[in-house]
Amino acid sequence: MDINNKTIRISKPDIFSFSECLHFLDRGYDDCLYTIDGDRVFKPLRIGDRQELIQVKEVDDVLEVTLLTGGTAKDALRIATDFVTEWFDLERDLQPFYQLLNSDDRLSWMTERFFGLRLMGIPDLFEALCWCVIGQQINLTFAYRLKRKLVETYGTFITYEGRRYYYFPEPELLAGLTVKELKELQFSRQKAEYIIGIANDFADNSLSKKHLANMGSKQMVSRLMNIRGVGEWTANYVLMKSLRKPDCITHGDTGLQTAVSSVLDLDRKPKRDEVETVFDAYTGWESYLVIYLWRTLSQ
DNA sequence: CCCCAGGGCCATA
DNA sequence: TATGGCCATGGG
Repeated sequence: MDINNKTIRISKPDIFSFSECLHFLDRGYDDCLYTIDGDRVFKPLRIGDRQELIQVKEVDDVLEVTLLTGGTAKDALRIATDFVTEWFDLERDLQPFYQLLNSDDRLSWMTERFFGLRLMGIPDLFEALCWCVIGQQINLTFAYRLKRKLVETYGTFITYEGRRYYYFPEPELLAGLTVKELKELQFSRQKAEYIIGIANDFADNSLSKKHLANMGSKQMVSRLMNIRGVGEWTANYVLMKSLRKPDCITHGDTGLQTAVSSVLDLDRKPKRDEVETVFDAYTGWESYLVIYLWRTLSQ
């Protein structure tokens, strides 16, 4: 329902908590691609060829999406709303997942403690892949710092009320960088090569989200793992966060292993098949279980 | 000083 | 197919 030409209100799904979603976005790291201010979040968004800034906040029992900038395009507000719907995964009915959790002795506590947490996505596939490469093997504090350097050096921004809001750099720009330039931002040589390679794939249109979305699951995984710098962990992370596939397990993930170790009450890193036993009953909801297990790491 | 962080590539056997 | 070194940096 359109309440004016700048703001639209969208209804929330049954199992939804805005504050749980914001907690994920603001769990102690300093993400440079959105800004949390109390009970609202600002997100810069490209709409058509324009750079806009949107705001999302909870008002009574609805979510309010506001286009803070120009937004002259007729369908700008609809595009912004579609983005928020995808970002917060609003169209998924979590009831079946909660039923599985509730019948799981080890994990049923999550449905109250983390009630309404949604799989916060990274709709931009290029950004998602770059973020994976950046985050590989290093601690998240350093990973967010690396991302910020990349974004603030090569990204564009919009200024609103005296503050800058950055957009992730365009692949065409990153494709032209040298390894040396990225190493100056403290990227390792491998990370620099991977980022530039992925940027080239997008710049010459040999890879796109639309292209990938038309494939079957196995084909998606093999196409992704064909990219230098993309292994099993990254492929699954990207399919979960960008393509919204429900059945992904980020094998090899140290955070997931820490969480599973705690669930199984082990004093060591779980083996692959031990991780899988936790997921056995969650066919079709593996991605959400990963999200909820990660959530246990940031109390 | 050590080890390891929300991995993946490459050389070697 | 399996294993080990390597990468960059910072926090414990």
